[in-house]
Amino acid sequence: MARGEETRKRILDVAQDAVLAKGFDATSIDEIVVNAELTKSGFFYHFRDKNALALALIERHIEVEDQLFDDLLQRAYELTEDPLQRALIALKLLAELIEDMPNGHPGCVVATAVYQDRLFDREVREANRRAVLGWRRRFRAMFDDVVAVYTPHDDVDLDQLADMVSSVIEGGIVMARALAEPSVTAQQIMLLRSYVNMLFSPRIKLAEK
Amino acid sequence: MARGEETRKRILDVAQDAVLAKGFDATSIDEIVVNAELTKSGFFYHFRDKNALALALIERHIEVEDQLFDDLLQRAYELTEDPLQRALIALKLLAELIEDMPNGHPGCVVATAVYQDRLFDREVREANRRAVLGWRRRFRAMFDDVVAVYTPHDDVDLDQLADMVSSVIEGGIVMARALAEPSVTAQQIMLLRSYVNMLFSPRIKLAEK
DNA sequence: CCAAATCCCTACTGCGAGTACAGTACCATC
DNA sequence: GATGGTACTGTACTCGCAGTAGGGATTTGG
Repeated sequence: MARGEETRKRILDVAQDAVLAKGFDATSIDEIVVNAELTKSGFFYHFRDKNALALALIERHIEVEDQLFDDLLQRAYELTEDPLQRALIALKLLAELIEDMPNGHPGCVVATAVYQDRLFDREVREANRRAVLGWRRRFRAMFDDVVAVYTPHDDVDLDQLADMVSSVIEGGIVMARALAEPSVTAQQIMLLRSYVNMLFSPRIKLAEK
Repeated sequence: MARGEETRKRILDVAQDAVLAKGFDATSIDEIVVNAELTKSGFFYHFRDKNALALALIERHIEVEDQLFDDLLQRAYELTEDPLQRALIALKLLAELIEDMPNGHPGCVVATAVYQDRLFDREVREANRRAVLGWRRRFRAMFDDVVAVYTPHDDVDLDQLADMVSSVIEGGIVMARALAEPSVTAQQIMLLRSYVNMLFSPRIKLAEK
């Protein structure tokens, strides 16, 4: 790794720790440069402004998260051949993953950006949008596989269902933080799993109302 | 209304408009006092600091939102006697309510506070927590009525299910903003409605897998 | 009429983002 | 071994915003 590349990474690492612990606003550049052991000028050499730092953090975070999702789906695929079971396993794994995070999920960066519109510019919002669309695509594919074999018992749009995974995660994070009960997020995911199960699991027929 | 009371309300009104439009951080006190037609000293006479303003805004917002939920549940109760139908109608009304909001839900204040921990102190977080617990209690009561008549087809915790309403709303708002697709929130609520329906609607029995 | 309550006015501190710009250390290339 | 690019350091600013300090004015209720 080139010298500059290394410093840039050091800045991002230091910044990420601080941001996850205290929020983006609360993290000052002065503080970052102290911990990253360089000067303010050095910081601005690498990042045009705080926006550029946010963008880099988000992009890096999205990459990591995408990899995480991929691994998770990959594992679910290895564990069974049944597409519904794969989906259910994936959701279970997801819940466990989030459950295991020490003080709850560190707070999805996407949501952080969403709720601080002023701070971030078009580029950041675009990166955000792409990330969410990526999740949609991923989970949509998972559900596509399911409907190829199982008939849903309700007329749901698969894109919307795929979005529900992200939606429940994001909402679960907000709830967990608001309630100061870290386990809430995983619980909510398990409820979504219950829905998916109920939606696709075969049964004889509905009773008349 | 006393004179001071009136000024205080004027400040809150002006601040609320600005905050919903641009976010809390982006709204400066200088700007508020100009639009509210008073001086900085006048502002600080009414609010100790910006935190106190946030607290007042949140408390007022929670009151309005609680009233909204009450009205909504009240209407659902008037429309039918069946507790499941009441729940389904309530969720449908909720989706419509959010759908009708011009540029999507103005962004739930609770979530805003959650994602800017630095800014807000213990009091604000406590108010937040109380609000969320209030929603839980409300929707929990709704589902309690349902299980008194209908047997759920999956072993779900009713508090968690009640939380799912809030969770899906909050997550839906995040998704709507991230995707710049305001309709997403209402769609997600309708998916939750589909789950509730599927969870409680009577049917003959599940087929064996 | 008097004393709170409700402001106004001016001036100031302190912090953080960002700018300007000159100078430096190191490394590769010709 | 001179040249030039990359990656910084150091100093010294500006500007916007939160919050403070303190005196003065006005309005209102008892």
